[in-house]
Amino acid sequence: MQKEKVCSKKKCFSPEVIKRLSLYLRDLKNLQEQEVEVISSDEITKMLDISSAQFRKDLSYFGEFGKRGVGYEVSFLIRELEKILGIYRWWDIALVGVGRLGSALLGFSGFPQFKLRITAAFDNDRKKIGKAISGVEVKSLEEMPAVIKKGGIEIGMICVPPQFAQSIAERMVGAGIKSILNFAPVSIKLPAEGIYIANVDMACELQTLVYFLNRRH
Amino acid sequence: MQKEKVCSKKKCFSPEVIKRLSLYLRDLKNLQEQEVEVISSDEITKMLDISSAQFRKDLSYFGEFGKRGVGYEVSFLIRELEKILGIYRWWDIALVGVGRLGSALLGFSGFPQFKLRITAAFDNDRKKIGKAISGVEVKSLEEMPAVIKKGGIEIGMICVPPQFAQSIAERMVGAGIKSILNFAPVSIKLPAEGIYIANVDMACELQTLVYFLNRRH
DNA sequence: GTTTAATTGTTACATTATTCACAATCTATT
DNA sequence: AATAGATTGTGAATAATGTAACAATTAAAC
Ligand SMILES: NC(=O)c1ccc[n+]([C@@H]2O[C@H](COP(=O)([O-])OP(=O)(O)OC[C@H]3O[C@@H](n4cnc5c(N)ncnc54)[C@H](O)[C@@H]3O)[C@@H](O)[C@H]2O)c1
Ligand SMILES: NC(=O)c1ccc[n+]([C@@H]2O[C@H](COP(=O)([O-])OP(=O)(O)OC[C@H]3O[C@@H](n4cnc5c(N)ncnc54)[C@H](O)[C@@H]3O)[C@@H](O)[C@H]2O)c1
Repeated sequence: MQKEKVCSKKKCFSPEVIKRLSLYLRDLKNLQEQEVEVISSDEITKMLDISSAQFRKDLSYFGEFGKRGVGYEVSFLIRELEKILGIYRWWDIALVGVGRLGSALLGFSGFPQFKLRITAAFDNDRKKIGKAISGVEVKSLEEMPAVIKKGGIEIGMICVPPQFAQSIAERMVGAGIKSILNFAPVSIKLPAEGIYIANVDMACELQTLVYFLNRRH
Repeated sequence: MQKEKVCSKKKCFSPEVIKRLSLYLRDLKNLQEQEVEVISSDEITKMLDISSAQFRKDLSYFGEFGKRGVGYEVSFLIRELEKILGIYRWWDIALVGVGRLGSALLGFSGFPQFKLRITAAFDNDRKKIGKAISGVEVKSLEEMPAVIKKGGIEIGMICVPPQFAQSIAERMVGAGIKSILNFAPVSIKLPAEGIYIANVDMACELQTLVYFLNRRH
């Protein structure tokens, strides 16, 4: 993800704020399932590793959502966060690389809750093209531009081996994709201005754990 | 990951430094494959979205690894980073939840490069127990404590549905696990002091992309 | 209706992280 | 061996981020 500041009606803030907001939303939804109706900033941040002041400040960039002396009404705050984050309509995703990880993501049940859905999947393996995985038909790369344009798809997911990731990113952007979640462990050069790219590198995450394990002694 | 500062011989720094070091290492290895022998801080950081000063400062917490006027010898820097990050021996991982994501991770080829390997996998589904996935035999949860203790495994990966994640985390720690990479989209309360936990929440990553997509207009 | 206890929203402050800027050092060239 | 050009390593300056503290507000108790 790029690091530039971001501005709302109220002030400028870092993209980290958005990541935390979506964590709050996730936990609020879990609370709602447990039929919690009102929660204080103190209680909700106990679960996360975040201070209650941080929580209140994050929200303050967008408005006032709590009641002093009382706390936050869970269902109201969920609705407001959904508005802030843009969860008022479905966001379609195009996935490239229907291998082990790509297939897992196609079957991931955590997306719909946030109005995210993978509606198109592409691969260059003839054996996979035409098959449906979790209800999504795998198409050839040649069909990608048309499908992305027709569906107005703006989000792409890269699940191809690292050596192909850069070229797939470029083809995605060429087809109209505006933001990319990349799972291949390589740095991708943004092929155009105004394209957002976020990377998930699992080995790097583990590396950090290893470092801390290692220095305990 | 916890946010506490960390100290080396030289100074204190944030855990973010470690995450960046492992990104540098990843890209250095790619450069090595392309037979690049020497690289400057300017060049290597062009690929990543990081300033060259940041790169040099990150390294400076651990020593001097470059040659002024010249740059960094790729193979030497790789070896030094590996030492810093603890990649001098194999780190074994125990995975719980051999479903779609768990199976993908078992087959992930990006781990060995960093001396990470999943050596044990557990599930509570009778149909899965006994089968081997990517060469790792799936065992029952009951066997977990013994296997983790016998193998001296210190890293755990949680790939079970969210509602079971907390209890699996507790059982892992009970069995001797010291750090956890959690893929379930829930906040896990650390069951003991000195346990490191890192979370990968893919929906949250996408959420951030959606926010930025949404506010372009 | 006043008091009390709770909890927000926000300003001021403290801490942390990043960038700047340049002396130090290296290599190649003349 | 002196000079020029490149690039590191790092303390100081700047910017960003997080925390603390408290006035403002609410609801419930009396
Ligand atoms: N498996 C995991 O758990 C895991 C974890 C983290 C990261 N990753 C990364 O995700 C990517 C995919 O990993 P995987 O384990 O699913 O690999 P995989 O080999 O199982 O799947 C890769 C898929 O991409 C397809 N493909 C290859 N080149 C292509 C191209 N040019 N265009 C379109 N499709 C193409 C292949 O046909 C295959 O279906 C890799 O970059 C890997 O490093 C995987
Ligand atoms: N599929 C994905 O791409 C994806 C992406 C991000 C996060 N996740 C998260 O990863 C986790 C697993 O997702 P999945 O799609 O692989 O689900 P899945 O249903 O395919 O697999 C879950 C596995 O966990 C096992 N399991 C369930 N309860 C267990 C228990 N108490 N002890 C041991 N094993 C147990 C099941 O038998 C199954 O094999 C979920 O929390 C999910 O939200 C998945």
